[in-house]
Amino acid sequence: MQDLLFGFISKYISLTEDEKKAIVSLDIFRSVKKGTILLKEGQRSQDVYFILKGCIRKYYIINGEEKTTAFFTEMEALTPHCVINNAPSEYFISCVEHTILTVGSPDKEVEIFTNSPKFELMCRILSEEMLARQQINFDEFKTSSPEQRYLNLLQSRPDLIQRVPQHQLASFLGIKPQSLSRLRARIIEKSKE
Amino acid sequence: MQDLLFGFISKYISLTEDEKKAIVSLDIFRSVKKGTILLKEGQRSQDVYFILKGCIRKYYIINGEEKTTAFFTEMEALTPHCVINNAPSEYFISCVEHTILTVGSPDKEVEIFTNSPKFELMCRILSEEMLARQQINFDEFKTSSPEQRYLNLLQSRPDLIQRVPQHQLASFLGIKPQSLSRLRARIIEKSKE
DNA sequence: TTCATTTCTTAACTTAAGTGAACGAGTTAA
DNA sequence: TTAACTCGTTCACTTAAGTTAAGAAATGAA
Repeated sequence: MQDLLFGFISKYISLTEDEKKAIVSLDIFRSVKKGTILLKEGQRSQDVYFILKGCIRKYYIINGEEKTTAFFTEMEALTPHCVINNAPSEYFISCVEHTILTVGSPDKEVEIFTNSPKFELMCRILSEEMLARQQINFDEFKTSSPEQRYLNLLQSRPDLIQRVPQHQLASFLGIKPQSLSRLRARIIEKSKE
Repeated sequence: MQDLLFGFISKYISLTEDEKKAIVSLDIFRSVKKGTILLKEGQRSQDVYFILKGCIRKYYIINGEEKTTAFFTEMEALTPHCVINNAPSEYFISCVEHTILTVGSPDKEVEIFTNSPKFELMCRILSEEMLARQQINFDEFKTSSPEQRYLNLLQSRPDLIQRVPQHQLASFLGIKPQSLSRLRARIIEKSKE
């Protein structure tokens, strides 16, 4: 399990065996079962996550309705907003599947950063990369229709469509579950022609 | 003009006079007139921007149609995607107004980073902050209707509605200019009741 | 100024998403 | 096994956005 993490890190910086041991000794690996809520609205959690295996989901409850805005899967990181601005969380995070992840905290990060500045470099590059990818995703979302978004998702993250319930996918695509059903039927109808 | 930049930086790290001089000597300040295109689709520019005064706009041309996806104004930074993945740009960046900005490059950044590690810290915090804000914006966009998005923008960035043409605002909101006109008329109609 | 272009609005019509309701399939709990 | 619930789909109806076209107002250039 740890090898997944170190394999990922090795794409950015190289660690000595001592550094690896130091990380393992932080005891950050967690195994969480399906349905577990990692973060609730209103909480001021300090936990940041990195998914090794599985899938977690971020959602808001607006007017009693769940609005799913993101899924995080293997080798993806999530720093909840409440960690950054130290305010109560506006959203929930729960496990779509049984998930193995690391749980970090700003304290632990600072500890690592001061001991080896390589991490600062990796984290800067990582968040710049994530920011850039996020902007591209946002742009694609803005410039396409729900149907295009669905077809796009089918290309870019086909696994999601299998592992996630339709109604969660729907709000992820910015529409209602009924519209997603209809849209899918429309696509199948078109492909028959 | 430089004071704007140093005032911004001072919110994150403190610079010595020598460091300030070093930055000024990099000759990164530019004054660009309205309509100037800073980045064209297909270009592999290495320029990163920080707006001191004015407004720039990011847009795609999809099927011959301009799709504006972002505006950057005072004290906002933009690292185009092509700088990060070193691939041809998929979008354009142009000046909405006469704009004063700094133009950096990864080379210059590395030079600064190696001379003072404080900058690495600032840039990591900055991009983490931007990532978090970007995610919140994306969430708001996904979970609201075009009308809500417009009302939201009216609250959060009222200046944009004044300084940017309607048809650019429309595609920024993910709709057509005609729909924005209609939507505005609808809001005024409602407020009369 | 005058002519052309851009920008914004309005209108009529089409298309697709939202809404509320109903149904069957599958799951869970009593 | 039955009852309650969730989930996905379908349907009829409503609402809003897309499309096409036209025209008024503002802007810019010759």
